[in-house]
Amino acid sequence: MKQRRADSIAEQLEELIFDGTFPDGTRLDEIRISERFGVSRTPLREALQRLALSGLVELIPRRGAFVRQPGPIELLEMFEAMAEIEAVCGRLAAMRITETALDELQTANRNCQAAVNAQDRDSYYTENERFHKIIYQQSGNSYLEEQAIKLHKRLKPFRRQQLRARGRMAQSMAEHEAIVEALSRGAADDAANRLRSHVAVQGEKFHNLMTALKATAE
Amino acid sequence: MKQRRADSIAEQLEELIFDGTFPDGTRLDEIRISERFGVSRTPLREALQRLALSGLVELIPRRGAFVRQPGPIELLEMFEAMAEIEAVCGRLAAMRITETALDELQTANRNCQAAVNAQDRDSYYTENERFHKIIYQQSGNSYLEEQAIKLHKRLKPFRRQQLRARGRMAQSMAEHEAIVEALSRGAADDAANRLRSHVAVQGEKFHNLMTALKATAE
DNA sequence: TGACAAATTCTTGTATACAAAAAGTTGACT
DNA sequence: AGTCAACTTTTTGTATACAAGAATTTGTCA
Repeated sequence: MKQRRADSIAEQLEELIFDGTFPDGTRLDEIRISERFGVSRTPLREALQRLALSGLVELIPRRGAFVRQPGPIELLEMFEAMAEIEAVCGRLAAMRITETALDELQTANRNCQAAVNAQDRDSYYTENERFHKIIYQQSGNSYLEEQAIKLHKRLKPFRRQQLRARGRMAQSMAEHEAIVEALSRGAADDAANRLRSHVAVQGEKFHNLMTALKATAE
Repeated sequence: MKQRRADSIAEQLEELIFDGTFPDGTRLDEIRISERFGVSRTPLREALQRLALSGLVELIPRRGAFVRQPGPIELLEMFEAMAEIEAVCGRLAAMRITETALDELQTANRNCQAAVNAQDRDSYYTENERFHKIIYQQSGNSYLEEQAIKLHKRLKPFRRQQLRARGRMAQSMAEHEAIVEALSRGAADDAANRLRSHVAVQGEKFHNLMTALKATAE
């Protein structure tokens, strides 16, 4: 948006938080970080403000900036919200989707299937993202689309590890097919329900993971 | 969040934008505004960043900050998104709402009715807001709640003028009653549908207003 | 020895100074 | 006279300097 400096710093910091360099609760010392990036405190503070608005860091007055990773409850809530927002996008898309977009969805699905056959997880992930983003876009509502993309991005690091569940990729593919079918029929509620449960599975998987971890910890 | 200075400036600027002191497209000169608030450019810039993130101003690199009011299309999209998000909140709330919250909804409704009888528009508005916020909260999903509140706030200045439609307040009241009834029955889809159309009406009223304005302009 | 208080130090928040880029203006050349 | 270019001015982006508040440390007293 504004200058490329604060923006690129925000991106880099985001990356450093995602990859675990700055774990949850870390205090982000303005001086140390600004030195690390070779800039002064001013643009760094602007970057921190942005991260604060997107929820990645918490700014406590007169205390500083702290890395704020969502806890398990918050994550479940975000997964649930994602499922509901996708359902809404699907509902609207069913009424508005274009023929070309339907074709694109099928292309993405074919590429997904190819990735499944090739056991190519990265490629699967990319094509899967494309699939969902087309649906956001075809909701015909750019506000919703923006919200969906934002949340999708925020959940990215937590979703990635879940694709490892055995047989999940193949099942996911089948769900994609059904979703496209519902969209092409213009079946709003059907598309919404299918998308909701398709995405909600991720939250449930995560829930299972959490409880499993909790059980082993006792 | 951070210091009270930049925060209060952001709030005041928001107010100035809402009340039309700074119309759409106005360039917000950093020096003039900072002088107006009696602060330096630094905290003002932080305030502008926040407003940019919430979508009220657009920050163009090396050009400055410009007031960015949503156009008609964008507004319709936001109203639609609001309707859908409310529907989602209602769906979840139907499964999770507490008895005390149901009581609070009915209290808010009674106060609303009293405001209708007294022709007290301000009071109606306040109680109506309370009604909806209870539902957001009872979705049991604080992420969704936050998004709903944010959008609700953003649409506030555009919704206010619509309550003048004849008979709208009374009709709205009846819809509220039906919504509470659905929630108390735990009828998820019914609550969702009722909430969606209850809110969507606002968007439609706005749409009518727009087309009417357009027609007179020709 | 432990606890409380004062002082020092460190860090954040704000102001100002400086640099770079864009916009506006003036002048020269065709 | 019109257009293009260089220069001036204005404005944003960044750095640094300064002020105020929080945290820590040290010293004193019980």
